[in-house]
Amino acid sequence: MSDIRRRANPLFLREEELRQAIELMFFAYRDFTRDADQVLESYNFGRAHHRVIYFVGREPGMSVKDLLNILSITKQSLSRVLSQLVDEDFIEQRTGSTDRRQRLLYLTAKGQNLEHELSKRQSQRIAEAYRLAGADAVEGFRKVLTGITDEKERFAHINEDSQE
Amino acid sequence: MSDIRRRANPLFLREEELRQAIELMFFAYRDFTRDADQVLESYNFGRAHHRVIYFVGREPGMSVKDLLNILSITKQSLSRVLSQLVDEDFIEQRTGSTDRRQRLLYLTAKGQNLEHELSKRQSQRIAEAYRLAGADAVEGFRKVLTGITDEKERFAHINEDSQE
DNA sequence: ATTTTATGTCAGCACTATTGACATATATGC
DNA sequence: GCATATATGTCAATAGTGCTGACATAAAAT
Repeated sequence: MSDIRRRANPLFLREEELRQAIELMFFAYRDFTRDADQVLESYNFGRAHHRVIYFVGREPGMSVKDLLNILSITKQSLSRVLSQLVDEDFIEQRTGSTDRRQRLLYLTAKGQNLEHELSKRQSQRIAEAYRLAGADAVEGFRKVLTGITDEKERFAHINEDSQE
Repeated sequence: MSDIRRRANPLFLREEELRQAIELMFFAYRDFTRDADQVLESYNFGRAHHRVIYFVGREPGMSVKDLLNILSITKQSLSRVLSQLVDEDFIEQRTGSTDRRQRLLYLTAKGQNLEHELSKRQSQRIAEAYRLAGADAVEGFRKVLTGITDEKERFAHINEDSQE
């Protein structure tokens, strides 16, 4: 029955298609984050901790300011999470050498272990999805997700390489 | 420099590729939900309200149980959100005819308006990303996101029809 | 010397989610 | 009909993440 409607009415198809995309985003993201959530639980951490661990791991020596920009949250929101991670020795802060106001962030060995543990499951999930979908699909996935992302954000995770 | 590493070391490519995917998921989802968040703010609602509005709109007459299953949250979590939506006349509850224990959920006219308002922006964002990426890319996007989603969930938004 | 920036901290509030406990109405199995 | 299971609701306590506002300090920049 929906097939008939679809053939007869391209607007219906379009609506269904977009609706499906919205749901895919919801379910995929939820399941994707669930992997890491389970690991985090055992450390009494949440997603915010994960994001800090992740981004500091990707770019060791980033300043608090950089981190706030990339996370799009306020310093007060970051404060608790970062303090916990520093107190519990997952992250180390070093005073900046050129600008001594800065606290540059680094993962400790403990922090790196956690980073790997968290990434492992998510990477496996993605790798499996990539493998099943094939190379062309992967390219499409990237194109569409990039298109969904605001332009400003698109730089955040591409820039560093291009400076080398 | 990273290009050389990539060519020389397939493992590096793979890691970078997966890392990029993880970040794409993070940024795309964040920007994607930001659209609706802005609308919700003016109603003093949060994302939980959005999800309820969305799923009830997709399947009018669903039971509270169905909704809990699809959202994967507890009834206590849903309680406040649903009560607010009912109190403020966005959602109507009707006693089930076959099972009078059930409270079947429907959007009121007001609820439908909000649903459209919320979906509009997200749909536009997706439609634009689809348009830019092209049909093949869209197919790849769907394949990969479906692969990322847990199998169980893949049924959740397909199943109900098959019971009728 | 003054202003701006990077960072931190305290306090209070909101939203979403959890678990546990208990209650009510209704359906179902025996 | 009675016992049990199910669908729903509610109260209470707790956790995680985010916000704004206010205030403070050190260091850089002008």
